[in-house]
Amino acid sequence: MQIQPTNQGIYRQIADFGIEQVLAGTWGNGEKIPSVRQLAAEVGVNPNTVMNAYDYLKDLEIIETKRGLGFFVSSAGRNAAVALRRSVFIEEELPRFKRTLDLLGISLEDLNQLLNPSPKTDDQ
Amino acid sequence: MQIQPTNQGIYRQIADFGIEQVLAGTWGNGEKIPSVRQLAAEVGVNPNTVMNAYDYLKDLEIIETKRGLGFFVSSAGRNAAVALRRSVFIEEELPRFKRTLDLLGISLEDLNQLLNPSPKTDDQ
Amino acid sequence: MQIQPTNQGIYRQIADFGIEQVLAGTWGNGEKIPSVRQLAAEVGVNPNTVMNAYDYLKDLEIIETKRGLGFFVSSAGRNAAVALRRSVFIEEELPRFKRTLDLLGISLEDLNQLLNPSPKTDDQ
Amino acid sequence: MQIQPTNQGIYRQIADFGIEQVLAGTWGNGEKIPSVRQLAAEVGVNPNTVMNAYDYLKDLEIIETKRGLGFFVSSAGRNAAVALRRSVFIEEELPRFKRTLDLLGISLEDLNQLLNPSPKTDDQ
DNA sequence: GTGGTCTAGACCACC
DNA sequence: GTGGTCTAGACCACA
Repeated sequence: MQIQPTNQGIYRQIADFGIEQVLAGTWGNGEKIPSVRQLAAEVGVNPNTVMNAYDYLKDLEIIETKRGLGFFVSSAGRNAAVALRRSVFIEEELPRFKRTLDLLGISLEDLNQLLNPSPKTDDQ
Repeated sequence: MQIQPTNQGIYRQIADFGIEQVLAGTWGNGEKIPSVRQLAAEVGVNPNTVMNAYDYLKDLEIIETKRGLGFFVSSAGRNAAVALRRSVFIEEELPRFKRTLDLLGISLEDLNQLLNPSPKTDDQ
Repeated sequence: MQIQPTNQGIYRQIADFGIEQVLAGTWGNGEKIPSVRQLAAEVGVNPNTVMNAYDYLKDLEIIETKRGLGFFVSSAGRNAAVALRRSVFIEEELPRFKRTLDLLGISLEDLNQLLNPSPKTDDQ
Repeated sequence: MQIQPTNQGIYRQIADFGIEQVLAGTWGNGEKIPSVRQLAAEVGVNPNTVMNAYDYLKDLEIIETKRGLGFFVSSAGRNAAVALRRSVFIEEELPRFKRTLDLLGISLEDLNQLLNPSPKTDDQ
């Protein structure tokens, strides 16, 4: 087995946080996102770390920079974020999820029932 | 947002590893599991830490101890492990999973299709 | 016969001491108990050992922990302690006690008289 | 609180064992008891330790020595043992026992019922 | 301050 | 060998 001492880099956690905001629409397409210094202060980390995270998101074409103005969600930012997240979801999370279902003996029928928000439970 | 510096203790990770083994059947009911010192050496960790993990699993009645002989999966060890794992799955993982589905715009129908091995999908 | 070199662990003696305090009401339900370091210093023992004892009492649901604040007797702590103590009393101490009565030729009548404060014995 | 590192001397444990034998009649009045070397071998202890224990019992006039023959329970050995044990019982054990009854909320009626060997339980 | 965890190294009891 | 316990000292997270 493998021990995880620090999980993953803090900049990666911040980047994931950014992706979450874009997916949830908190950071809308084309909108300005918090400045490096501002987010660094909120999270309580070094501005360089946030810069690192923003660079990462820029490479993914989720956000873009406008010199002198700051960082903005790119015009197709949400699409990019969804595509990225989706591939991670399907290639990594879903297989693990499926394996868990098997180990716990939860069938697809069970799962659908668990995911349905009580289709006719508190009817009358 | 919250930064996670080190996450959970090593002993907890080892305990989770043990639960995985029991769930997967690698450590079968009633079977002997690696000795404290042996697993500690493999993982590269202090024996006390493994002892801590095994203590934890003993409290959960997943494993039991026989002085001078070693630790063994208890007779109903797998049941206990499934029950435990199931509750965290339903209470923690499933809600997060559901939220991800929403963010990515994956419907229950999509999900069922993704989870099915290939039940006549791309046939003609 | 069997020789007992050291008997039970120190942590166990400390735990028993804790149970005594709860039974006697010195540590009341919901009240804070001595910190790990403090009790360790008083007893002249390593803090880890007291931690071990408190862990043990936590498993028995006699005490509980509030991070950063300390350990507290749980709301039903005394009940748990009484239940625990009672079972060892009945299953272990009482049979030994009974055997002693037999060996010494003390009848139940004698015993009742010995246990009664003085219900009119040497009156008159 | 007080930590007990070794409980009490081994010789004391052996002496108590001897008293038990006399009380139970395993070592009858006037009978020869195991030789120092023999008991030492059985218990797995240094002969000096057993000698120490026998000396102690001789002081209590429970056993006596006959040069060249060995140790014997004295003619009134059992009486002496009962008297000794009784005083310990009444002065030390009984008060502690009574205190336990109080702490656990066990009344004299409860106790008598617990001590009675099912007076009419499996009647017919 | 509090608990919580980890390490390094030691000694004991059981088999 | 095995588990079980203890010490000394360290660092972290929470409040």
